[in-house]
Amino acid sequence: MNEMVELTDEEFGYIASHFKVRKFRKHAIICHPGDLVTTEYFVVKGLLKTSVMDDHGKEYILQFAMENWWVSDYNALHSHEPAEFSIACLEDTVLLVLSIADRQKLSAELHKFETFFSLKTTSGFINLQKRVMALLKNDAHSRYKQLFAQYPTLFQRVPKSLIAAYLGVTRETLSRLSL
Amino acid sequence: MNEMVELTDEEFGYIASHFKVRKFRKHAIICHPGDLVTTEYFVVKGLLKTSVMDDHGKEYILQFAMENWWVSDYNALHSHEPAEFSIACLEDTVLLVLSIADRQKLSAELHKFETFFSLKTTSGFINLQKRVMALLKNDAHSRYKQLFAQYPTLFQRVPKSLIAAYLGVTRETLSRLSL
DNA sequence: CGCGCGATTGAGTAATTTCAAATCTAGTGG
DNA sequence: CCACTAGATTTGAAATTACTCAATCGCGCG
Repeated sequence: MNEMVELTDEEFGYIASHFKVRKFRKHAIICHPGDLVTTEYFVVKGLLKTSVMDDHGKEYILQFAMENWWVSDYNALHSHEPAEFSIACLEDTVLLVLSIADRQKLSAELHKFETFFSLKTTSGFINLQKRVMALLKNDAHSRYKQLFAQYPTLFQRVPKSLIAAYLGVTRETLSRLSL
Repeated sequence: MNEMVELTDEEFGYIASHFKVRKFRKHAIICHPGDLVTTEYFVVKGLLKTSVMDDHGKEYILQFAMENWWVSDYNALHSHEPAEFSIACLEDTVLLVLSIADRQKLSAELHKFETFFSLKTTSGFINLQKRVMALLKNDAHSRYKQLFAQYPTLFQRVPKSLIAAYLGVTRETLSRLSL
């Protein structure tokens, strides 16, 4: 946060007091489809996936969340609809938990806090635009290369079948791409 | 804006004074790839597309912008990189123009203004998440039905070939879908 | 009347999926 | 340390889907 909005130690401490630390084991599921969602998470350590399964049990991954990323079912969080996504830990994970109520409280109290979240959402928005364009323009092969170029470490941490579920191809197709 | 953050007349007038009205004819292009982008636009009347062309002249549409929508090349606007997208008017169009400098000024001055933009970006973010999931999970046919259900009027205003460029299929394939 | 744009149709081709089987690998218990 | 197993990856072959390229159709407008 400090990189983006320059907080005093006091402000930082006050903000930090609204976060709770929670630890999860690999395979833990922190959000099930249908859940009421009231919090979002900052990833201190570990790796998560946000995904859904279709009727045939095929999985589609909306997002991986590595260290310093934020994760939640944002539609459920903001619209108060039940969660669509499942969020699962792919490794042992340490999260900071922020409730939507505290987020709104801090946004109202601290202008810089709201600015920070606004910047974070904007950058997420822009990244999703890029993902949409990649899905429209690029074939599986170049989407793979693009993802690898951007997050090389991801490929050492998750099975290829999950990469495929993120890129929108089957694991067999991914396996056949000449990398 | 009033629906989301409740402004006084005075606040509204002050905010409005930072917008300029501009009119464009059908086929006008308000942003070319490579342009420096310093403004975003609110659509009062008309319809625009945000798109790119690949090396073979095939077009891909990131976004349609109808009345009450906002449009810009947001990556270019926020990162100060040259524009990737072209933004063109599909009808005679009336826009309100807001510069990024004025947006930042108003955000700093008026908390409610920043909150409004934050909400707007969040809802754009969530809509893009839905679009990504639709591209991953659904075939062209159900993406078509979904788009039609959400924006039926769009189909009376733009040629089907542009709908195809938005959905990520060729116009021939779209034409063959049993609607 | 004919032009031009958009939409449709047809045929062949390329890419991806499905289903099945084989192979590889890491972690576990003996 | 080794054998075993479950999960992950690769490979094969057939079927499906969407694409490309080309031709045709339909219609509004000058």
